[in-house]
Amino acid sequence: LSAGSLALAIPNSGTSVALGFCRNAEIYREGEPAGQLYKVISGAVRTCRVLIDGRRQIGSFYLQGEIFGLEAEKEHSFSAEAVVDSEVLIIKSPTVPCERWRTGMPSQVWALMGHELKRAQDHARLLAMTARERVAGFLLEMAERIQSSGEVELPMSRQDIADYLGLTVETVSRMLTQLKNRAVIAVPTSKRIVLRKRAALNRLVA
Amino acid sequence: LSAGSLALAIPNSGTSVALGFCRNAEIYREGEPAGQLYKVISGAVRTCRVLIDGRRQIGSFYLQGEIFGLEAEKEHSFSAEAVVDSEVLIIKSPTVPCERWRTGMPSQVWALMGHELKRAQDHARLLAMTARERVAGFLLEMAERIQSSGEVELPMSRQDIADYLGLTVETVSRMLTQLKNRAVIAVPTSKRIVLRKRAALNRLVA
DNA sequence: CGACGCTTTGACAAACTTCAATCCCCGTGG
DNA sequence: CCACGGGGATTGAAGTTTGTCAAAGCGTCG
Repeated sequence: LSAGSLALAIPNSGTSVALGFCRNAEIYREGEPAGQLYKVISGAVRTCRVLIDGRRQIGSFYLQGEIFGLEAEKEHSFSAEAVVDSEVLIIKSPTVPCERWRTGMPSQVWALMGHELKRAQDHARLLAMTARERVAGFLLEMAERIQSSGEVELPMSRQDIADYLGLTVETVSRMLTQLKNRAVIAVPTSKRIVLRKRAALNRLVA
Repeated sequence: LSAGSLALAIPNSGTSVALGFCRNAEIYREGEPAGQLYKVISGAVRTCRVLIDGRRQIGSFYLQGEIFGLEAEKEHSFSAEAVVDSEVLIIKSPTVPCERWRTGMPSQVWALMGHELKRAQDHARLLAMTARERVAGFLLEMAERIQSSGEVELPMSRQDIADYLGLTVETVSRMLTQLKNRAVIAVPTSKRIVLRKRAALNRLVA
């Protein structure tokens, strides 16, 4: 069920290579032909695009163990970049989408597609809320993915979070401060967030 | 490639029934077990969920010829309702997801899943923009789906549009008025929109 | 120590929502 | 045929939220 479990089977059906990317390095670019899958071995990855006027949108974050790079179309619809220094396993699998759309799909890839769909829907749900709710939802999302019992280590910058949530850095910062002042979270260091009252967070995004 | 073309093949692999739903009637409810596909014969359908505080979110609209009801999970993550009096073809296909996740998937269903993913991603993209841009993007999206040369007949109310765009009815109305005053669109009747300067609209969402 | 990058805070401007009133379209009944 | 009524759509004024711009704080690394 978790994205991590998918990875076990897929690499065996093709060849795969591990590569290192340092912070902000580009893994692939929007518009390039798709056809491989990527697994985060360590670090974190973001998928993003920049609009003509310079605004940047982040489609999703991928943490350790998660798989990215699966596309609905033949070309990448986002660029992928390392959020911090990262190791990425590149899965050159003959079972990857574009090559075999017409011949049936292994169940893992189908499940992965389902994950991506759910991710995008949840993202849209977040973006329809207020700033406070978006930030709360983001923290819960990260906590759930890390399987964390109340503490999250965020690999990404405030700017990354802002671009993911469709807000400005300042607003993200202010909302975190608000939640901190209400004792809903604690922020020992800027990238480490302690979820003090998960119920209050859940209430915000319900 | 268009959702419409998918429908030709799928019904043949199972049984199907056409049903009529009048305006606002529920076709299925969030949380119910999924496992069928639905095709809009006439009218229009919206998928939505309501939050605890009463706010409503619309996931997507489905117009004539489009297929909905495909889910990433075993239960419907949205409710589906008729936007206006509609006819819907219910496709009870043995090839539908939940039943055969593990045995491979026909290419049409894969393509459909890809469409849903793209839809959700585009929706998220819209929701990250300003009100003016969201409304412009919405109009372009509808025009593209109808294959219209510059004129759109919107089946849904302003409230529906607002809930889709994460705005209030008033803001949607004001943005339409703005676009009208700038001669970017014309609004002969409240549900009929003429796209006068498509370039200006495209510039807004670029 | 000092410089640089990221984060936070403050003050103000712009965008969006809220609440209330009015308008408009359309169907219904007199 | 026209008056009436009702739901949706628009508009206005005021309030709240979020963005913008500028400055200050904090941490890290040379």
